Amino acid sequence: MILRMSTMFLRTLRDDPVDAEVPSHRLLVRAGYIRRAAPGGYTWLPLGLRTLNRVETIVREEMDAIGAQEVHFPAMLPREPYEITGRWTDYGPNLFRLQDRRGIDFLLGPTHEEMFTLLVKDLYSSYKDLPLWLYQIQTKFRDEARPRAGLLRGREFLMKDSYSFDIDDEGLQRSYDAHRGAYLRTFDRLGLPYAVVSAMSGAMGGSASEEFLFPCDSGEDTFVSCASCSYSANTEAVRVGEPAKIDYSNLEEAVVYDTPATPTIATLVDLFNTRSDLKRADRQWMAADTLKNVIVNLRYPDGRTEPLAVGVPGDRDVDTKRLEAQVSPAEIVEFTEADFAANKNLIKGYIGPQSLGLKNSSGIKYLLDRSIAIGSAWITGANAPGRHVAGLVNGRDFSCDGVVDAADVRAGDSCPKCNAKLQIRRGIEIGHVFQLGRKYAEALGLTVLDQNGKSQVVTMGSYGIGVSRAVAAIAEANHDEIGLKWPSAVSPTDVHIVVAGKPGDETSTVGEALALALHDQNMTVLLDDRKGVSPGVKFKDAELIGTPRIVIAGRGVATGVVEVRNRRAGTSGEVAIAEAANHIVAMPIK
RNA sequence: CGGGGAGUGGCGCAGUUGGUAGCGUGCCUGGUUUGGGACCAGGAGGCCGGGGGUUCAAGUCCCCCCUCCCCGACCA
Repeated sequence: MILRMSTMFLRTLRDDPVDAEVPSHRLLVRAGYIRRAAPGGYTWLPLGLRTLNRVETIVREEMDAIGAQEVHFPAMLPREPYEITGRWTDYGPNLFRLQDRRGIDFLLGPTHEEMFTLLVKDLYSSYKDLPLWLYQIQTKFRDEARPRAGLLRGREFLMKDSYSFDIDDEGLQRSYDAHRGAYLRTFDRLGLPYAVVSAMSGAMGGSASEEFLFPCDSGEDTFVSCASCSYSANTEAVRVGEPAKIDYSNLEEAVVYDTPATPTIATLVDLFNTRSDLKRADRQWMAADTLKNVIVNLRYPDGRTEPLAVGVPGDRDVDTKRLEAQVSPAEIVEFTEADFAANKNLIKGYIGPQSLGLKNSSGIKYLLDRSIAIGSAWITGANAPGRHVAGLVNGRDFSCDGVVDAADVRAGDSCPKCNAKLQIRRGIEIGHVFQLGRKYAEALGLTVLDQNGKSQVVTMGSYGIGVSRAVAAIAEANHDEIGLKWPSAVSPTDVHIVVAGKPGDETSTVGEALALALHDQNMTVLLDDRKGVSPGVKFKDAELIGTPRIVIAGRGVATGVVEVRNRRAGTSGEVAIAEAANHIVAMPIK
């Protein structure tokens, strides 16, 4: 295949598009790979589509290699199956809904668990047919609140989703492991660095779940990893151990103090460290000695809201995502001034646990962060303006309606596995594997007969790779200031030949001949045969487009050589024209 | 969902107290150039994001909406 720049549908941009911030977005637009067509939707131009197809092919090959079978569903789906599993409402505003001419509801598929489940139910009914692994590569639709960063978060995107069907938990584990292995191989071939982290299954339901994150500052997910053991997890999935109970039999009674003008933790700690009747003999008071009680609203998919109180150590904030993962499908929304005004029991800045809880005066459900030990003593609000209480003991003076992992996770926190210090990084989710279990099969009635002729609910796994997002992630991982530098496996073409001589001179002949020779050796060639375009422009474009091998037929032709560059390594050298094709084919490219 | 910024030829931008919509780049024609985004001359290309309003007159002033970018989503 020889692609000629003289006729190709391509226009590179000299300037950065102003609305593109992250490098992948900026460069993919500038180099002529994609164009924005709609909010959160992009058109793939010839160069971009070639890279997308190569990524897709690698994903497909690895899925086929483990024995998964490809199918293809419509993107426009009926309401009923999603109604049965509850996701018609659970997905909330993120779901694109539409109606046909008769007013019948449809949706644009955000993911296809229901449809795969029903398809298998339709055709299979025996344990002998399992395990079964099906997948598709398809456009997905999610009405994101805030599409951003080009391909990284769109409302329409290409995804590979696969589903496993097994008769028992051991089978599910095998299916899960097979997919996990395929994902490792896929991302290795794509040239994408990744971290595999424990994740929350969230709205999907189910148990074991891991995410493949591409570590990157512009990523939207935050994850921890342990320096000394293998533990790594999305921060929202970090589960700390239950702290040991503390013996409080020798502790003093709690005392209420007047603490005027201390509506924040900082002012409160300050006051306790300056007033002689409050000072500690052994050390300064710290924010971690206080218990801060945060009120949020839970909003359920049906629109109903209710307040929730969460107690966390005063030096920590409530991590909304982490909390949300545990109250799903409810969302966390702000508890506003108006809400405070409507709840006279809550004295903002001085809320204490004695009034919180379903059985107490506020009637608000009260959850304590898991780190707060039974028997630990706290400085906290006394439910009166300008008053706090000290020495208030969990389990003696107050109780809660349950524990939750709500406090933010920080670098330096202890690893739940080995107690070493945790590091924090950000990443882009490029893959996700889940053990769904029987939630969907049960809801939709997918059963098969076992060896004993008894009906068994099938257990499922679900596995996704963001194909279009992977293109952006690869661009994030492989670029410099002047352009892209694709790994060989996903570059739009294998080699880019620049004809850099005067029109009609020998450079053109040499470039053409070399293109043919490389084509004969099964390489795809991008040939810059544009007339009347100066060499400088062609060099800039070649570097921007970023194929790993760049060949220049220019002034060296007069002495029988071409210049061969390795865009990834940044190296270049001269090669005799006669040897050029073989040399280029044999070039080691990472 | 909240806050901030911004929408003017493909891309990047200017547009003063309201008075014929401009520059660079890209594109077309001709000529000169040809190893790091060349030069000269001549051209084409605009619902000034959309809709209302004020005015003799609106890119400019007022209101509503849409879109894009960034930040936030909690202070007890």
